Amino acid sequence: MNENPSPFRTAEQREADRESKRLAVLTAAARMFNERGFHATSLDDVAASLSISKPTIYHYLGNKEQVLLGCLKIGLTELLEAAEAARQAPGNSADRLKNFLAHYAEFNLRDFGRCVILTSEGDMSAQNAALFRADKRRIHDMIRAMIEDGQRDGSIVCEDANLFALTLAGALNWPARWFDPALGRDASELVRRMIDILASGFLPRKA
Amino acid sequence: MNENPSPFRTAEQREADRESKRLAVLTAAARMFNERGFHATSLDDVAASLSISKPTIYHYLGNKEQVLLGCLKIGLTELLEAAEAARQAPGNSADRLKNFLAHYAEFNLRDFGRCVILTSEGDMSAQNAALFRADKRRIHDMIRAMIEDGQRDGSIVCEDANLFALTLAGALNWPARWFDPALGRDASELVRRMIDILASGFLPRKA
DNA sequence: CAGAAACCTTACTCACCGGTATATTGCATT
DNA sequence: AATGCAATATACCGGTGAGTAAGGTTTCTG
Repeated sequence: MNENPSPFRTAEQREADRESKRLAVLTAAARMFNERGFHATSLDDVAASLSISKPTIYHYLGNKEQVLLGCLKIGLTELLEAAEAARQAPGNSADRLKNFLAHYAEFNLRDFGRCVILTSEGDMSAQNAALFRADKRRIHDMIRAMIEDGQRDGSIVCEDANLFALTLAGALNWPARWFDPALGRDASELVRRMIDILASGFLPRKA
Repeated sequence: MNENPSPFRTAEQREADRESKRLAVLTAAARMFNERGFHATSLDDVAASLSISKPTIYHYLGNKEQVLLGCLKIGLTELLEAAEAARQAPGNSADRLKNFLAHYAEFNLRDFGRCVILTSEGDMSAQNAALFRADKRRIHDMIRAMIEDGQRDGSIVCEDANLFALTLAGALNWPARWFDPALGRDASELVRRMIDILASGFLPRKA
């Protein structure tokens, strides 16, 4: 709204500028990685989709792996923060879990979330794979902790919280493979219904 | 047990020989595709793992895409036959579904099943992608049909059989991403417990 | 205004990989 | 024996893609 009267940008503006360009590169890259796979996507393709040249990407990000890691960082950070927040949300454990799962599953259908889901550890160095695995593990552990809370307060029934967490996450990860936002399907509606399915199972309930 | 007294092989033996070599190539390829991804696996790698040379692979299979399609063919055929068989198995619909899902999920942890799960349509020509999609669709439709049978005979409760099928398959596909048979975990035990989880949900049942 | 730093391009190198040409060996059929 | 095909290898071609070198232009800083 308020126009900047001077054509000269401040240091902060320049920094923000740079950051927004970096983010644009990462977003474009994440989309193409998700669409065609990491190995099948060349940085020339990514550059072309932004009408820039490949060395420009190298100006903002050191190499192809850094591009991938940048995408993952954004996705994992969001997920970890959401999981942190979910643990101290109101309601019983089952409600907290369901709310978090909805957030988790919806995010998995967006650019950076999808990238976290679709990337496999073989696409990066062994060191970074270990870090990636560790972050995914933290998310898994937080889901498991919510389930265990539910077992204690009686709002969740299950035998093996660990396997349960794996099963839930698997079911909610899979749409990242097939969901196409362009088809107009409503993502939040979709995940809500999937979570209800997972909550209830398919065997008849007497009650 | 009965040794062939002659060093000369019959035409059938030679044909069987050829077929077993073709299968060996496909198995080695499937393993490496699953491990490192289709694009990240070179035919030189596959050849080296069998101590043969790349042209030998071309002797048995026309090109890299044919190698992939050969793996998928084996996997999809097995899955389609299993689904066919499951529909006319004894028991109520819920039991039939659970039995099939167990078969499905276990197969997804073996070389060719995993390959079906992990392959994405972008890895092949548009034509073959359409055929691949059609076969996966047939499997999905058969799962959905089993669920609808269950809705009719009352052994399965759900609102949306289509989404339900997607959710179940997703949950049971995901282990293909992380399961490591070398870790000694028992696959059939694992899938049995996952299916129980999916059958019951996590909300408490009064009964 | 002068020099430095940031930004971005064109043009290149190098390695890898899918695919092929061609040679060799050896069994099979006539 | 002659011919031919199956099965394999070595050596090569051409394309592609990650990453770099070098330079030009704009923007900041002293």
